[in-house]
Amino acid sequence: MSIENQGGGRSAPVPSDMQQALLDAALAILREEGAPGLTVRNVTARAGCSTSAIYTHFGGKHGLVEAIYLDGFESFDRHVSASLAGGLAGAGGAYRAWALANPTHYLVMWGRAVPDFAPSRAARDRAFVSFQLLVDAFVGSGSDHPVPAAYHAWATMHGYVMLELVGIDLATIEQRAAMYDHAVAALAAGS
Amino acid sequence: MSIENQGGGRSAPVPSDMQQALLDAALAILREEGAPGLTVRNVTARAGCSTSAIYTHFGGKHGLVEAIYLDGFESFDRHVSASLAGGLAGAGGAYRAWALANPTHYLVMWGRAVPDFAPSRAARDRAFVSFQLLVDAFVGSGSDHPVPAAYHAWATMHGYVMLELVGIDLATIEQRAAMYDHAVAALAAGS
DNA sequence: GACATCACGTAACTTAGTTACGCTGGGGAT
DNA sequence: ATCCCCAGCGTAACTAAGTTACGTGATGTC
Repeated sequence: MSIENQGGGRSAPVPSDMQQALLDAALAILREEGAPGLTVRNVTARAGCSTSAIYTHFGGKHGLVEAIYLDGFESFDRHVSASLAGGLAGAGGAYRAWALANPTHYLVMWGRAVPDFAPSRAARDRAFVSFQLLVDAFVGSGSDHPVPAAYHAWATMHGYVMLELVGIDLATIEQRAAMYDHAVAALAAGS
Repeated sequence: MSIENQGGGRSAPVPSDMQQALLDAALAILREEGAPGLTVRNVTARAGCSTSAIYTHFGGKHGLVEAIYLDGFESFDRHVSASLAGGLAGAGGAYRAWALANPTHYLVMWGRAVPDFAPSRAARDRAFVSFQLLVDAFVGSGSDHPVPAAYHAWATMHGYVMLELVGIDLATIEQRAAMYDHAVAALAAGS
């Protein structure tokens, strides 16, 4: 899945240290400065290399953002899956919690927060894996129509979270949490 | 509400022709080329003037995008209000229809589609006007708790529409339309 | 041991947002 | 009527940022 091989042995498709360092730097910048800080020069300076490293390892800024995009789904899945023990309501809570803890990351994945970036077909397909997790959860809960139920649940949670993240302050954070939990409970009960 | 006065009489706070021409050019570019085409040089070239006009009339690209943002809510409100005669389901249908007809405009308003742009406090407050329309509609339909109901409805519709606009193809367009209509019907019935 | 390949740095190119500055033309004040 | 002010506009330059060209050194292969 890595874009380029290690400098040394050509047999191991292992992400190089440099590649990982760049991704880590990019994620840190995303957390600390937000999407506007995510420039090629900024990332490479933080990783302690020149700008060309972005091109050797990711093919350009676009590739780096795509790696961020994919990494987001990995992290997201881990957190939500870990909360599936708490049933659908637990997963729903984990969904919003991850988004609020990683607002910029979430917006990169869903909101076109990086200029001119749109995920490739392959990257968008990665979202399908996360969707499948949700479908499985509905299957496990005995839903009659798990796919539409999962789609509805995702759309609803996504809508709530996006309204919060873009800062449309139609309610206080306590009210938003309560309304979200109420909506998730309804989804879990099978609205 | 205009940023600058007309060139002549200093008493009339009327948007100048130039200002309107710039906004029209920007909206046309957004429709035809999408957000990446929305550059200062591109807009001013289309309007037939120099780049400095953006700064005299809007204070910069940020101000232009904010005007686009506000214009979006005006257009949106007109379309949705006109469909309120068809009840909540009619308004819900109009919501998705507007978004699909103006995908880039919708993403500018909700998805951070323009680099570094985030609406000002005043601009975000404009969204509250649109929200109030939805609250009024729920009041008219005899809802017990119109504000949470309106918030839930908005979040749900927004979530469905955003999933469609970012191109997560978890379903065909017919399936998406059917699921959306089903969800809106449930909202109208008072889920 | 010579060659090919890859990672990386340096530096330049291009695009795009912004600013400095000068010109111009229409009102209002004198 | 004349002068002054100033807002709108164009030209051109500045700066930031994505990208590319090119050279170099290390590493693994034949």
